[in-house]
Amino acid sequence: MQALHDPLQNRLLAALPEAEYARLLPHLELVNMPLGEALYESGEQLRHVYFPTTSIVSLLYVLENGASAEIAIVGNEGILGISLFMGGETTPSRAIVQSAGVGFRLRAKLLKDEFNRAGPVLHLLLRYTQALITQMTQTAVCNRHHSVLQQLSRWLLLSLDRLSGDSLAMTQELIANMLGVRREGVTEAAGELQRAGLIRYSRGHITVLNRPALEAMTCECYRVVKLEFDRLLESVAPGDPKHMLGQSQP
Amino acid sequence: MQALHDPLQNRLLAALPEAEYARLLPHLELVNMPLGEALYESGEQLRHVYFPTTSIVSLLYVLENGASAEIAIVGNEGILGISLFMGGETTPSRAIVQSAGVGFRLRAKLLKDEFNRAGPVLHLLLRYTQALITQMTQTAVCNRHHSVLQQLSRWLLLSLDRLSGDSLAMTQELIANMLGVRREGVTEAAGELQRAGLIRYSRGHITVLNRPALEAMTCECYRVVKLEFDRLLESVAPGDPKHMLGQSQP
DNA sequence: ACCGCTATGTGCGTAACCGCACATAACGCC
DNA sequence: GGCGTTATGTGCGGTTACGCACATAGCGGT
Repeated sequence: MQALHDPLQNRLLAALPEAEYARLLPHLELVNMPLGEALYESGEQLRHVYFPTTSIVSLLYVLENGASAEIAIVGNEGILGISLFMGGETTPSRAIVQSAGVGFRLRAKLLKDEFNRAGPVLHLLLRYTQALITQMTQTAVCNRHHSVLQQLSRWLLLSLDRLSGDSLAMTQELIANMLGVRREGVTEAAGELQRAGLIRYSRGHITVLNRPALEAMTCECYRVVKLEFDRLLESVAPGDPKHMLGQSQP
Repeated sequence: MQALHDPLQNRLLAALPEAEYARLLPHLELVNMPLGEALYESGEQLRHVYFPTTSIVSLLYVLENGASAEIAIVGNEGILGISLFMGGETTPSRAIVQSAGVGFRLRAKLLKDEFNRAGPVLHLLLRYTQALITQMTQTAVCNRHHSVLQQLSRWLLLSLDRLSGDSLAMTQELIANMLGVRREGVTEAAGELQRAGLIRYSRGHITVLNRPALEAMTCECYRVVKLEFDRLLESVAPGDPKHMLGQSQP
């Protein structure tokens, strides 16, 4: 049953006008995205852009001493490889699959051609990029001012938004790598959330039990990012009829 | 002597091809940028974009509790107001003048029109935006992993690069606000740099005495950002003759 | 020359996080 | 159904930065 994997599960693709989507569809290639795979490495020339559907991917910066920090999370709302159309071709960060799943990819040249038509695709991609910038910005702020507990909460909510579910397969060790903190710090914070009845976890599986309460105790960083993604991508090309009602989750 | 203030002191404007520069020049308005002025506030609709020449401006995010963190620094290498052409019109951050000086501004509509020609201006602005993204990224990483001393060094170097000088008028209190740390933390770090003979400061004036040594002890974050700005903006529109050799500092 | 303001220096005690070491517990495999 | 591996729990000392309180010092105005 191939319909299980539909490019329209990616909200960016779903937001395209029909003509553009029809042009791209034949070139969208379903790809498996296993845990830990690097979609691109620091400074590496990109051959494809990726539209995750059931996976999430982290933009990660790895320091010379091996420490790492997540810059942003990309899932079914976005695209990987913005430096292609931004003109830089490469970035200093890497893109690592954090939650295994699938996605669709498109050859670099095809995306650039579409971008250079200076039509709806260009505007959609730039709006997405601005939303991504907000996420990076808020990551910087959160890194500076908020506790591990708050950062974990933010991270959980952002990740689940990008998977369209309420549960996540991810070890605390991996989360610690993303947040750039100690694994023990994540254990402690996650324990606190669990004792408060907000989440439940065991050996690499996390489920949010009480999402409203979790959102309420999370720092503003989550809300700022969410609002900005909604604002910039919900009403893509206003008045421009989309070929499908992209927003599957209300 | 008006030639003291030339739009070409802004490296982004200087990188424009002659035709584009000639179109914009009549509309570039010299503006004074006093310390503390907000070029735009969070969520505010922009009426102009700004090209600093002798000033530097911080993109700042202010939390609900009043704490703040700098996201990026913009000076004579850049432009303020990227959300205009990215399509979002507003951003959650503010732009605050950190070092008084002048710059040139352009009405929003004129910039958008130029951008929508989908020519060299679009590509230049997008490349600049990617460089800015790298700066934001590295800010997030530096916030996570590096000491106040390292962050201060990075900040000093980035700021001076954007002023084309070796000295800066800025109190430690202001710097602390930018970095999102305590004022006393900056005092301590600055004292250490001074004792090491790398800088000299007194009541709001900082001078770098030994730049190579300062660079050598600064974390990689500075170098990554600098390299990326050089890479993305040095060779703007390759093969496209500029009307002037923009890079005044070799 | 004095006074007042702003900038910088310094010394606490406290909180958050780190690095390390090691204990426990769940799962997968043969 | 035992065993190794991987995931999670926990305790400890050390470091960094915080918040606060206050001391000093430069600079401008009258």
